[in-house]
Amino acid sequence: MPLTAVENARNLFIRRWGEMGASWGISRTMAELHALLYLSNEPLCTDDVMAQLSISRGNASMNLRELVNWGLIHRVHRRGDRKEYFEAEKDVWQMFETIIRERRRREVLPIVETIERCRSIVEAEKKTLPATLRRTAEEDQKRYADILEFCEVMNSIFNLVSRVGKTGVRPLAKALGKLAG
Amino acid sequence: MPLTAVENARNLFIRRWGEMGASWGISRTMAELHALLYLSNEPLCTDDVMAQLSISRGNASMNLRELVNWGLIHRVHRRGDRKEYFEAEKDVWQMFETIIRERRRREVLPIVETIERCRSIVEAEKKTLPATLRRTAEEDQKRYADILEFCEVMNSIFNLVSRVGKTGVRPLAKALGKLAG
DNA sequence: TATTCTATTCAGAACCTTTTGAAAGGACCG
DNA sequence: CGGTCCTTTCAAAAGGTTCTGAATAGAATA
Repeated sequence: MPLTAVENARNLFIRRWGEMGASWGISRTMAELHALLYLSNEPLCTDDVMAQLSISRGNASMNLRELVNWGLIHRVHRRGDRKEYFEAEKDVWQMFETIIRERRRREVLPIVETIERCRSIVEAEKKTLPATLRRTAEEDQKRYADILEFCEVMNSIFNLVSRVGKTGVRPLAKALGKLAG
Repeated sequence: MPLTAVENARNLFIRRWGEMGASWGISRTMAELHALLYLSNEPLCTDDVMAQLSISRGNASMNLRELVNWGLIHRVHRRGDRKEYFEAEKDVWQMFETIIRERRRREVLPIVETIERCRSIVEAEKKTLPATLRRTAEEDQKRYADILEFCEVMNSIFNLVSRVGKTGVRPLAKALGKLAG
């Protein structure tokens, strides 16, 4: 049975979403699964996704769990059916907020902590250093501080964007436009 | 010879930066190289980075080239020295702009193109479809449109932020504080 | 031109991630 | 209970990515 155009388009999207995920450090399959569920009008069960993506049960199970951990999909139960179904968050802005929040927690916080530690390590030694080396120490501290400041500003931008949410993004963009002159 | 605290801090930072890069889809070594050059006060040559990161010549060469392609470091030549030296962009906002611009070109544009294609594939078939299937087609189109809209808004936010960023971070942060109330 | 110094390339090795499938676990049902 | 249905786990295999180092190329010097 030939695929309909709608199905063809879905497959196209799923594959590209998978590729994009891969280049952003998310496993291809996990991203494809997410795309599949994002497009699907009703919740799908493990067997559905196994069939649609041609992957094994174990693979499906693990990646579905991981997506649940990320908060991008959730489990759905149906009366009189033992199977578990999965449904994706469909609001793109909510999706974005979830992704950023998770990545911040997993990947940004560790580097921020490390940089703060680096600063204080250098700070501690600085006093004991002769003038030439002290100069280097201060330059390093400046570099660390620059990244920390960047992180803080990005953080407020993200908080602001997520607070105003999907309804308010356009007004926000306008406000920023005014600031930018 | 024992490492100074400044050197210890550098190594700490370099390793973490590498890990972070890895989880964002950039090879660990490339990110470490970038961190090393970001911290370094003067340009380094291939042998310097080989020694400091304990990597092979080929590895150093390839990753340095890749960083040059990204626009995150540039080649520096010295009179009377055949070696090539490399120097990193030190302005964090400039760095950010470069990274986003490149990722947009490499990873966002392809998915945007694909989604536009998906939309028109569905659009073309929609007319020939009976009412029930047409409903599905329209829902799919909505999903595609939502992502495209998101990309457009993010795009303008990025443009504005990077415009403001160049002239100075502090005014932006202050303004955001006011907006956030 | 031959020599020296440096940069690049790339096949194979090493390493890391992802996937499979079978076994174990757990929940519900009769 | 024992059987059925579904999920999870995990060791081994497959598949991918990154790294090495020796060969190659190129460019400046003598």
